[in-house]
Amino acid sequence: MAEQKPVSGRQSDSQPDSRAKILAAAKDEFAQHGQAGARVDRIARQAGVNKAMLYYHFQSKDNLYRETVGEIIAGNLGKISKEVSQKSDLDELLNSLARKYAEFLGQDQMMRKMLLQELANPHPHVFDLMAETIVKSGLPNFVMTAIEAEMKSGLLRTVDLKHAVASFMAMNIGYILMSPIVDRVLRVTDKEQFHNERTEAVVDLFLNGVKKK
Amino acid sequence: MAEQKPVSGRQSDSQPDSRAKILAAAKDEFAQHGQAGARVDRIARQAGVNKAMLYYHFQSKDNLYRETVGEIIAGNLGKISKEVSQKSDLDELLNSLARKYAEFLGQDQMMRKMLLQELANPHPHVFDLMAETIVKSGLPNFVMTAIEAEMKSGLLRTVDLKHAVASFMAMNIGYILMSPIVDRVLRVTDKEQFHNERTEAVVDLFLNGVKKK
Amino acid sequence: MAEQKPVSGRQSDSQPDSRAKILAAAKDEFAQHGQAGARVDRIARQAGVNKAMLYYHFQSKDNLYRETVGEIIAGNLGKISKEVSQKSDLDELLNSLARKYAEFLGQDQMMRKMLLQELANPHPHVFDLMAETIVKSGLPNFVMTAIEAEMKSGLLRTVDLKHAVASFMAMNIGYILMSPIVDRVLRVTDKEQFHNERTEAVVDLFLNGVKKK
Amino acid sequence: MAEQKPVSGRQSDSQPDSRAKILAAAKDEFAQHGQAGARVDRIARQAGVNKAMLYYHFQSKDNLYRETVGEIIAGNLGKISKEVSQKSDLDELLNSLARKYAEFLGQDQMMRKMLLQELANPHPHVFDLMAETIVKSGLPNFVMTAIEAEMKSGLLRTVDLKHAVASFMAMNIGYILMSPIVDRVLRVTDKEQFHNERTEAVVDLFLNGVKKK
DNA sequence: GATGAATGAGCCTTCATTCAT
DNA sequence: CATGAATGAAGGCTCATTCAT
Repeated sequence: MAEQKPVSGRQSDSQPDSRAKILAAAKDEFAQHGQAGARVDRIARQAGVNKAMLYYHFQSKDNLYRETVGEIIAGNLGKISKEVSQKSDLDELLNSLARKYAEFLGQDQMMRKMLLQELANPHPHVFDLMAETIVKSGLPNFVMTAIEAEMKSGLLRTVDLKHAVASFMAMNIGYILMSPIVDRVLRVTDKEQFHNERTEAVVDLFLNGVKKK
Repeated sequence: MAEQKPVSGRQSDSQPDSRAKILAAAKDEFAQHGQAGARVDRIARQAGVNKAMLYYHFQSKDNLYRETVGEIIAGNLGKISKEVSQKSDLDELLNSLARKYAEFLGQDQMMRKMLLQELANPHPHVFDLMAETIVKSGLPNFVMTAIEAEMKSGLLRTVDLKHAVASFMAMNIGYILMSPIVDRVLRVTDKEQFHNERTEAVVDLFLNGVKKK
Repeated sequence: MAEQKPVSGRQSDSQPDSRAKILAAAKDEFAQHGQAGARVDRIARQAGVNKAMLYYHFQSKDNLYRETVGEIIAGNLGKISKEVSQKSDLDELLNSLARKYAEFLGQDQMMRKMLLQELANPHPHVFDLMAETIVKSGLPNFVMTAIEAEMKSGLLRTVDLKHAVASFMAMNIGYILMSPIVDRVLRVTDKEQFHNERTEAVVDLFLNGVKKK
Repeated sequence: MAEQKPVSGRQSDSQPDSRAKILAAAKDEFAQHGQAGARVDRIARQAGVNKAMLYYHFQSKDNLYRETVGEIIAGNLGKISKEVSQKSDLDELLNSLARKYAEFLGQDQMMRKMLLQELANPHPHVFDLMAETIVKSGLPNFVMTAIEAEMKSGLLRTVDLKHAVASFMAMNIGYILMSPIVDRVLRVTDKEQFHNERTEAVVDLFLNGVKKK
């Protein structure tokens, strides 16, 4: 009992306060094991706090999950819209967007895993939050508007706007979600390179797909 | 892994169900709750058998999961390749393929959910099985070959074959996986109609994307 | 693992089956500690079964409590009515009844404690059961009828029947419930003797109290 | 027991409440849930103070319980004796006493519940306090003396004094403790009226029971 | 006096798994 | 093949209590 834990004995002020530490640990645990597979003990241990502390700050495992996902989504999704929304050229816009998607989902496996899990077993609350955040970011609308404009000015073929945007999202995000299996099936040897080329390939296919001949 | 199970080669004839009933129940349970969230009790109860029976046929929850996924994949994926592989025209081939994907993943939520779960938390064994099955089906290769042929004959632009196929899969499968959120973000009101139009829209975009002007 | 526990290794047939053993252990535990203070671990250990077994037979601590109380009440209360209901003489009836009450509550501290606890923190379900069982036993009515008869025949004063019966119950049962403190306050030195005299003293006071002068 | 608590002799004046508020909250909580079922958090919250404050004033849950019970008993029991001890007539004395009992236990469910709980699971310390307080109040002795006097003067039959007093207490206090179930079994419809009549009915039965014919 | 944050121990409950029959 | 009963090992959550400020 009372084995000296190396670091802090009731930390004075340094650490980013235990609430944040729990959240960080929860992010890892939930991403790795899913909501059902996650273990409260592991989260607490990895956060370096007592298990009861976790229930002091969050009230249940379920609530911790929701707060964790909320944090992740709000944190990451916000970044995209800002940087993208100032492009005027469609080509540039799509490129910028595709790169952001890759960055957003590729850099941090957590985000990708949580997205997959929510798609598999949606939590209404979490789902609402995700959808709302994306819509608020203005991105889908922004892209649709840009395409529509060029369509009206006669540069593009007449295509269904929603299907077009859905396809663009799927080629980017959908691919990333599926990449482990797609890459394998297609015998992609140098994954890194393939992922780097991807942005360009997608935008190229898409633009040619919608442009007039 | 893959230890030779001594006994039954899918037992002879007496109680033809039991094993099958368990598998069916397991399919539902795993799809709804994921591997970690699934409960052996529920599977047994829903299958109408004793829990011990389940352990008699399958040896552990983990093994039951693997067999369940295997069954699903083998069962569903096999169907696609047969019907598709006899198309000669690229247009026809892609249409046929797109329709199969939709059918394959859309009709039965189970398949979609299991795929998402495996993508989120891959089991090497399951993953191997899926990839192997897809490759064996010959489909990706078949498509790549068909595109390559038309590319050589000068009908299509020069594009990276793997990226093209990846995009096609993503527009179809990736979209389906993400559809709950994509549909919502794009304010798709009549989902059924949208999904029905999808095949055509995808093939249209893709073909225009690769064709020469 | 698998430390040899002295007694039975999955008992064959002897013990009165674990359900009954749990119930017996629960009776002791709940009586000694109350519902809140009772510990499931202790009950299981004292019953010589695994904790999970307890949840297999009963579904929760709360339910175990209810079943335990039900068992006790049904078991004990039933005995009284049978033996009492055949007395014709009022004197004899009251004596017989008083003796049964003492026996019922005195012999088994469990019953007394559970009654006190239910009086302090009633569970609707348990309360219903107790009341119903008592009423069904026919005793209160039986006594009231007997008193009423003698009242009409002019042997007794005119008194309120319900108050009379309430007083009789209180002098018997109420005293037993309160005895630890009453005995102490009254400086009763030989408790056993006092309790033995009690029946007679109560019937004497009661009969004189209702008789005509 | 009764370790000298170093600090406050019921602190001077500054925050006169805090301690009192905790005691009030504790009274409710303990009465409603019993000692084991009571929750320190709830007491603190309902008292509007921090949990640590509670430990500052009282040193443990157990001690808080003891102080709470002590407070209640001392507070309530004291009142009875004063007002009763000046009656000279036995009839008047018993009536006055019966009314006090009803008031003492009936008005405030807390007292009734705590008494029941202590009877079910006695705490030596609390029990001592209760008994001592009652004895000190002089009441039992007072009643015994009054009865004895009338007995000697030939007005009453010769009965055992202790049994007589025990019966009187039981008819009053014992009835109140058991009233929820007694009333129900006897099909008492207007409880309030019944309780109001009770005093008279009890004294009447008792006096007739002890008087000479 | 007063507080928010922290903790160890324990509590009720559940789960995958096994055994005797 | 089939079952009811049994179990060890957690798993999530709570509780009385304490510490730094």
